[in-house]
Amino acid sequence: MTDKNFVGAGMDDSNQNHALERKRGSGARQVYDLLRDEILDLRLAPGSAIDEVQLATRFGMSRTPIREALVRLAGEGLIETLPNRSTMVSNIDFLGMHAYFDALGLMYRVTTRLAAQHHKAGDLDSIRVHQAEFKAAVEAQDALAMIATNADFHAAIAAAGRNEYYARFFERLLGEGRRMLRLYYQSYDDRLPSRFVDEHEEIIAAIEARDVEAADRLGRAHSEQIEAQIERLLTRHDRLDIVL
Amino acid sequence: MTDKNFVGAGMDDSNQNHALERKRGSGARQVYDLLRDEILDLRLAPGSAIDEVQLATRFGMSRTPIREALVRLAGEGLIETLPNRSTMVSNIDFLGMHAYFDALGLMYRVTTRLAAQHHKAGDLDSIRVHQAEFKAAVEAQDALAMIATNADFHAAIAAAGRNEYYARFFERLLGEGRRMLRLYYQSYDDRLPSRFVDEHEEIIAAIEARDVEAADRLGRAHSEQIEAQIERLLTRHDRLDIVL
DNA sequence: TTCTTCAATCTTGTCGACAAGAAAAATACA
DNA sequence: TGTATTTTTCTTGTCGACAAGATTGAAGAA
Repeated sequence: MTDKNFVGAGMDDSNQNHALERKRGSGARQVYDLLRDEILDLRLAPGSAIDEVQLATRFGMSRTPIREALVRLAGEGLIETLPNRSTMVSNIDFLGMHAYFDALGLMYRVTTRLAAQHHKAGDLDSIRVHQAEFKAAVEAQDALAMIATNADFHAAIAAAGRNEYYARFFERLLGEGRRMLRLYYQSYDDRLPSRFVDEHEEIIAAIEARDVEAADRLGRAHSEQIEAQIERLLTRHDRLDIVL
Repeated sequence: MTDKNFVGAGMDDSNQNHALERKRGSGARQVYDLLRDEILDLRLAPGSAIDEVQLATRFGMSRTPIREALVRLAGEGLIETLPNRSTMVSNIDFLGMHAYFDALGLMYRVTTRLAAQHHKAGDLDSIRVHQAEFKAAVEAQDALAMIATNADFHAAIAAAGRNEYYARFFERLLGEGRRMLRLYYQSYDDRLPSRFVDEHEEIIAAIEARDVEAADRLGRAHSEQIEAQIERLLTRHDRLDIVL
C-alpha cells in the first residue's frame, strides 16, 4: 500500500543497459527473470501497464524476446494481457487470499509428510542449509529474504518428498503468492516470531526420524497458524480498504 | 529463406490450409489449442520433433504466432525445447506415474470436499450435465470422450469448490495427464465398469447433501481405486517394456 | 458547453529476412 | 578403412518493418 512505483522511462543505470553482447538463447530468460522479480517484490505495482517497446529499449533488445518473456509471465498469471490492448501486472487477488492459504497449507502438510517418508541421504543437508538461511533472515528482520528463504526451505522439503507434481505446484504457489506473503509477513511488522524458526527445526527433526504422523501434525499446525493470522489480517484489511 | 512450398510434398489436406482470413489476435491461440489436443490425444507421439517452419506452412502463418504457441506449451511441460536445438513432444513420465496419481487422488478428495461445503445454486446443474456426458461416453466405450468428460465433470466440481488454486492445479493435472490417463483407461481395455458412473452419482449426492465427510470418503475411495489399478498397471508395465 | 463523428496516434500482432549454433555431410588424413 | 576436420545445410533466435485494432484528441453539431 505504501509503495512507490517508479516505472518511469530510462532513468537509473542500475540494470537497463545491456548493449553488450549477450548469449544467443538467453534474451527472453533474462527479461523473464528480472520482470518476475520486479513484479513479485512489488517493485512493479499491480495494475501498472507494461509497454513492450519501453522494455525493448530498456533491455537493449528487440521486442521479440520481450514478447516471449511476457507470454511466459502471462502463463503463470503474473501479468494479464487484454487482446490487442495493453498488458498489465496482475492485481493481487485479495478475495482469493483464503483459498490461496488453504492450498498453501495443504501443500505444507503433504510435502512434509512425503519428505518424512521418502527423503534420502543428502536431502536433509540441503534442507538444513536453507533453514540456516531462513534463520539468518528472520534474525536480520529482512522480510524479502524471509520469504525467499522460507520458500527455498519448503521447496527443498518438497524435493525430498519425491513428487514432481506437488513440488511444482508448491513452488508455483510460493512464487505466485510472494506478493500475498509479503502482506502476510507485514502483518507481523516484518518481525517474525522466532517460534517460526523453531517450528522449522521440529519439522526437520520429524522428517529425519521418518515420523510421518509428527510431520503431518507439524505441517498442519504450521498451516493452521497461518490460517489464523490470515483471518486476523483479512478482517483488519477489510476494514482498511473497502476494495472497489 | 526462399519459399519452399511444395504443393504435394506436405501432408494430407485435412487441416493445414488456413489461408482464409483469421482474426487478428487468434493465431497463436488456434495453434496452441490444436497442438495441445494432438499431443494429449497421442496423435503426436512423445519424442517426435516439432518443426516451426513446417507448422508455419501448415497453418499458413508466420513463425511468430507458432513460436508463441510453443512457448506456452513448453510452459505447461507438454513440449521440451533444447536451447538452440530442436523442440520435441515431451515424453510420458512413467516413473512419475505414481506421483501423478497420488496428486490426482488428493485433488479428487479436496475438490469434492470443498464442493460439498461451498457449492451454490447452479453448480449442481453444471455438474450433472457433465455427468450425463460422462455416462454417455462410458456407454459408448469412447475412451477419449471418457477422459474429456470425466475431466469436465471433476473440473465442474472443482469450480463449485470455489478455490481457484486447487481448480487450476486440478485442471492442469487432468490436462497434462491425459496421456497417462489414456494408458490407465486402456488398462480397462477402454471399457470402464459402470461402477465408475455410479460413483460419480454418489459423489453428486454427497455434494448436494453438503455431507463433507461422505464427499471426502467417496473422493478417497475413488482415488484409492485408481491407485490400486495403477499399481496393477505399473507392475504389468514394468515387466513388458524394460525402459531404455 | 456537451455529445457525436472522424482523424491522428499509439500499441500490439504478424511478417519476412538475417545471423548464430548445431547437426549432417563431405573432405582430408593416418 | 577409420577418424579428425572442414564445409554445407538446417533450425532456431533476433531484428526491423508494417498493418490492424484501439485509444486519444480534435472538429463539428445540438
